[in-house]
Amino acid sequence: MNPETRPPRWQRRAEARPQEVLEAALAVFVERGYASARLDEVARRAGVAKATLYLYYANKLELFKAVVRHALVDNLDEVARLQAAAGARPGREQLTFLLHAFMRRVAGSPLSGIPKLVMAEAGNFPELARFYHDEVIARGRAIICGTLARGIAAGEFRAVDVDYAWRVVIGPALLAIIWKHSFLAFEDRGMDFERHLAVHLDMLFNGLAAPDQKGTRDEP
Amino acid sequence: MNPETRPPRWQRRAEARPQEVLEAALAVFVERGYASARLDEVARRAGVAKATLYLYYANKLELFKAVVRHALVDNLDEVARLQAAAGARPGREQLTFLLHAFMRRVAGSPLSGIPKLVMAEAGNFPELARFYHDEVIARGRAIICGTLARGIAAGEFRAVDVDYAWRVVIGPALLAIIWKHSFLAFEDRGMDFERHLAVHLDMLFNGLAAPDQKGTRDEP
Amino acid sequence: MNPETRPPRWQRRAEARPQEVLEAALAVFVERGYASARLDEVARRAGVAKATLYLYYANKLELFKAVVRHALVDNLDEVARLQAAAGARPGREQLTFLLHAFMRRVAGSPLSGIPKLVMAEAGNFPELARFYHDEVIARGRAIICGTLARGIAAGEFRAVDVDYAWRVVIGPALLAIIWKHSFLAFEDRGMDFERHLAVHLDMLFNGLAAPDQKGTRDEP
Amino acid sequence: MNPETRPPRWQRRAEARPQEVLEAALAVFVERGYASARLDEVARRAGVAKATLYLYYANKLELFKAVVRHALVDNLDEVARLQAAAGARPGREQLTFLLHAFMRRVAGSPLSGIPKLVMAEAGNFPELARFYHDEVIARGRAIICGTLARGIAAGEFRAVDVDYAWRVVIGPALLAIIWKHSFLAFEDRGMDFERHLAVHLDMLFNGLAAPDQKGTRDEP
DNA sequence: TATGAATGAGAATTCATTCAT
DNA sequence: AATGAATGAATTCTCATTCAT
Repeated sequence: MNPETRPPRWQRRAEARPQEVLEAALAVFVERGYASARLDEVARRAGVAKATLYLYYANKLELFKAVVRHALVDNLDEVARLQAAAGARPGREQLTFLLHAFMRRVAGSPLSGIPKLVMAEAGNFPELARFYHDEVIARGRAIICGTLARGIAAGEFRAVDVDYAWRVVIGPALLAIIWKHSFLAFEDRGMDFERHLAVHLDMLFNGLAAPDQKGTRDEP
Repeated sequence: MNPETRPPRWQRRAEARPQEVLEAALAVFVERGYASARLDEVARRAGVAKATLYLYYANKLELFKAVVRHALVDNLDEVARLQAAAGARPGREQLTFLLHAFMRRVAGSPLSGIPKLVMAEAGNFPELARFYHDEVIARGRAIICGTLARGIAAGEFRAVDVDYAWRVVIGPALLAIIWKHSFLAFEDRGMDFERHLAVHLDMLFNGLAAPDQKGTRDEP
Repeated sequence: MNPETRPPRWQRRAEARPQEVLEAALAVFVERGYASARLDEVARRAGVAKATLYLYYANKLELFKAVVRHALVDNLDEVARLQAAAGARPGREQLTFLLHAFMRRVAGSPLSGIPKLVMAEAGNFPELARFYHDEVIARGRAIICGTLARGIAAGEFRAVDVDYAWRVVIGPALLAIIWKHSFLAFEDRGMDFERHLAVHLDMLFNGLAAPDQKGTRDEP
Repeated sequence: MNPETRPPRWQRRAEARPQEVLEAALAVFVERGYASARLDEVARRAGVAKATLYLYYANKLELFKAVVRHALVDNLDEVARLQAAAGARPGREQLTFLLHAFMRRVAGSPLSGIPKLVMAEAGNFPELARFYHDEVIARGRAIICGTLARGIAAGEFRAVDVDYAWRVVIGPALLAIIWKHSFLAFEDRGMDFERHLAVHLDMLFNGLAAPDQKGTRDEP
């Protein structure tokens, strides 16, 4: 009866809403995949009614695109930051720095949802995949390849085939992202990102072979 | 009128059916993703009625499990058996054998869709993810870890932390699968799986660091 | 900053608003029908916010009623004008005049929307239909019947059954209204209202039968 | 518990179903209008589940088209066939036959709801209106125009402008349909379709003008 | 008075699953 | 064993209506 006791049914939050919706949607899309993501749940997590989503995004696909676009910006920013930071260091130190940064700022943050999402949905959304490939992957690749090339030039690294080596370098780090979003919950012992990175770096630089085994090449 | 002259509308092929269904289902699941895969289409491709699927598999999830089991578990077991039978020397030879087998039998075949698929749908179907984790990942992990452990015991490999090293070993190979299904179409120069594996193995065993740089650890 | 220099975002036009809303609503109801008419569109065409409609009309149904009531007045006025003008003329000239006036002032004007709307929605709104029947149709019918009766009395018209003939007289003219609002857009050659009326009048007075065929009655 | 006491959840009625659905749908569409018609109710009246409708018709619009096609196109074809088979003399006899058939088979049957319905929804569903125009109106028009043309050629009819005369011919018959669905309930004396048709035919052939008035043309 | 923002109550449509044959 | 037919339980999207400003 007393209107004071009844909380308002909703608040006007026109500026904040779209942002909140995007964040909720990112989480749901990452967890569920595009097809299985329920707009009901997006709305619930964003704290709005389902119909409210349609005030800002025309339909599920548009919402999805907006999520990716928005999150891509963050990924791009991160890449740019890595690029700048990578600048002037020599090969090994620089590569260590890059992988550290990637693990901490991408794999270990909500940003990791985007690579996972794009990888998962690339087959269904080629346009999205192309954009991600051209804008994010190409830049990341350039950074890694540049670092490798400089390291080789400086005599720090062996003369590997850079065009393929870059995927070997980033592979275990991307696997960490996939693990985080897919299977971590089922691991008995969890997974320590720091430890994973340490082992990765050690093996990356020093190889698996015992010292006296080095030099036995696998290629003719 | 005469039932003898009229060919039967369907053949009894109880033995062949499940196999055909599994193949159709694999294709559809890989193309569409689990959630978007239509049993209608699986049935159509298998050349049976939708209801017939239920004679062999209790529901969609069970069908998916059967697909995975058929496609990967059997393969993994086979790989383990082959590896044992090959009489390869522990360590480098075994690991090379293993990764070759993986790249040829999984990454380079239609089966490669399965890991990508599971990764994409894991958040949505924990039961599915758990099944995959327990049945496929656990076995693959056991095989790799065993190989690593034997290599270390034999003095061929350095004493890395096997519990983490196994992901570093398989990471680049899994990345090849992801690339194949997500971004390969957008690469200018394509991607040669053989070359990828060669570089991977070289780096895996010998490390990136130039020989005179070895021993410089990244961790204190 | 100075509120004086900033023009108000909206004008207070309390008197004009309802009128504008009614006109917009009429157009939308005629185009879409009651059920499919969107209040969003009514508001847009009226240049107000959707919520503003509720300041004047309690809900969609009340708005609809108001539209019809308001537009009926114009229809009634028109009928009254026809009635007065029809006054003293003999049958044929008078009927020609009436149909001319109807085609020009109703069929050929926005007023035509109301008959179309009422015909379309009569089944769903019996109250509306009754009102229209009693107030508009009954008067129009009286005018036509009176004209026919006078024409017969004057020996200009044959002694047709006036109670049925009036619908035959007005039928083609109403069909023109229906055509205008329903199918005209799909006619290759369009439809010339003047020509339609001319043919109508010719056939109405002179009949279709060739002169030497006249007298062959269709009724025993 | 006793399976005998539990009635089967449904029957297989593959041949009868579509027909039953069409009849239920016709009734609902006519009563409610296209937009307000609920597929729920169509299903309920047809005695099937809502999803069953989609076994036979892809969506609401297709169901509606099927209703119209079934209800009218078949009838028109029948009319045309009857007309041809009747071996009536060109001109008056044929046209009389035609209008009789229309009044009996369309205006006097549940089919009469369709023209009224299409007219009401034409603005909202241009595709629907175009379909109706092309499939129904065009055929009806062709039949009438052909009959008129043959009558003129045979010297039974005056040389009217057939492109406009056809609407004058059918106008009063269509008005009967509209009356039936809109205002008949409010007429004191009801409306006798037979009488309406008789007066219509009489006026159509012989005109309203008294015999000695004939020849006074309304057009220069 | 006017409105942008928000929502609840549906509606059409889809699809894994089940039934009767 | 096999299937065509049927359905119930979602899920996306719409829109008249209401609220807070």
